[in-house]
Amino acid sequence: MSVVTRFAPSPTGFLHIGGARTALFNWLFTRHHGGKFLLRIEDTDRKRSTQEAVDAILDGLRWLELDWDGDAVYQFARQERHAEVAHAMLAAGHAYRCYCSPEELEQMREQAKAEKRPIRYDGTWRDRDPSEAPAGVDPVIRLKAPQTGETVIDDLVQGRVTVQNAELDDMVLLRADGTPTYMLSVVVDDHDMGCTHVIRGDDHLNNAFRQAQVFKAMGWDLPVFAHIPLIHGSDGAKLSKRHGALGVDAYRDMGFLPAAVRNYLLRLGWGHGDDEIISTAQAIEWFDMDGVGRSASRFDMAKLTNLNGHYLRNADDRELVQLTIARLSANHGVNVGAVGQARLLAGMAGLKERAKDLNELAENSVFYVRDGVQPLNDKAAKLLDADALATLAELAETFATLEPWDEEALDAAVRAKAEASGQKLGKVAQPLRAALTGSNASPSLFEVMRILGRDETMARLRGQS
RNA sequence: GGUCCCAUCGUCUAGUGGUUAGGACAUCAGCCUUUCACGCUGAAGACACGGGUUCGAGUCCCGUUGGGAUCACCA
Repeated sequence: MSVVTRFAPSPTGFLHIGGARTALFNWLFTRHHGGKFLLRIEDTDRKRSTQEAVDAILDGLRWLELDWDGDAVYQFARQERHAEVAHAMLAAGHAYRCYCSPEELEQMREQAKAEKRPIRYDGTWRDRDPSEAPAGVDPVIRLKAPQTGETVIDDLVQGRVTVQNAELDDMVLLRADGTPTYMLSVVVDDHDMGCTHVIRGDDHLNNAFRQAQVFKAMGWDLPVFAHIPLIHGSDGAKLSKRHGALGVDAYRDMGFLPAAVRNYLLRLGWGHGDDEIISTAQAIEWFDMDGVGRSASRFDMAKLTNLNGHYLRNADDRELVQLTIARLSANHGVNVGAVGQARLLAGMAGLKERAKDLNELAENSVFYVRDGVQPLNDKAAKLLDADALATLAELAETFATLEPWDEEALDAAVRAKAEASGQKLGKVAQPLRAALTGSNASPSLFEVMRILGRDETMARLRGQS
């Protein structure tokens, strides 16, 4: 039997980091087993579902490079089929009509709470004769769930989990207005889509029991469940918008690389020995549910950042140049011409090992693409005192006729200058760096000068004095 | 509150009855160095607690504590 999985987000907001990990695990599991990874948009809540959210989720998945098979299924479009199943269950005696009003239900819950009894539907209409139905009330259709015995889920992550059927009440399958509830829709869709494995967040574990009852009532095969632990914020509380749950687009904006995010999310709750840096190809080969832990984990921005630095340093220079150009334009309003692009490519090796994310990379790259005298940051301005300026003027003299214009010669010239004036190399090099880059920190000075070229170097030096 | 789940360094984890309890991030110290990074070396740092079972328990069982999830005509 070939594996079929699905990722089923509800489009009520962005694709958050927990959802992204669920998608990743589904995708990895499926690619590992050579199956199909389907996407289903659970948009049955018409009030909260938005097209923007659908777009955000799709964009997020694409950015993470998690491709799904076939077209996305929109759950709302399938409500007639869902209703059809509810009626089939009604006809088969696995469901019944309930005429309780929302007020009655509310009262029932209040009372249960007051008496400290479990809060659940009491089955008022379960065996009541339909002729007793109050006039003018649209009934809901409830599942006629077994009241004795137990329901067992053999979960790939959680193990064998058992719940007494007496703990479960008769949930609503079809609302009074004839629309299906989530519990019904999920089961029908998972069945119709042929899902063999349902991999989703831990928060659905309790739902699995009731869903299993619907599968059973319909005589359908139960998919294999795998409920993965949730991701918590750094404070241990559930990741919510207040606790820094961000959409994947936020991570993109912060300058993270999708490969780094994938690697981070993979290691959050899944392990393969001591391996930390795991390529996607390697992950597909290794990934399976038995490596998934059972406890919730905390989101750690520092580790993501470290991983991102690693992927940045190992990324292709040409790709980074393109990404940097985009950020330079977006963040700094700088348009990069042919000369700037050539300098970025030449300097990328030195640039990328000094950045943790793409925003930092762009910021550290500005001096390569902005011609002429560079604006100075505070520390750079301090470096350029009168003495330093005098030294720089002398250095400019030397540079004017230096041959060849390469790192070795540049290095020798600057060292000679420092030695001649009895100064430490840093005393000469730092002002030089400040004048050329506008900053007190940059890639290797000689590399910078080589890439900038003699004319630009001279222009920047002379512009300071 | 009922039900279900979880529990190894600050964080992510390795560990499947016998280990000096390993790695990674973060932290600290040092080396490298023209700066900043990278890199390298080293340090500190954990089996929540209490009972069992066993020759022997981080590993198995029970309890306690702590954390989490869920209890809708939301998904």
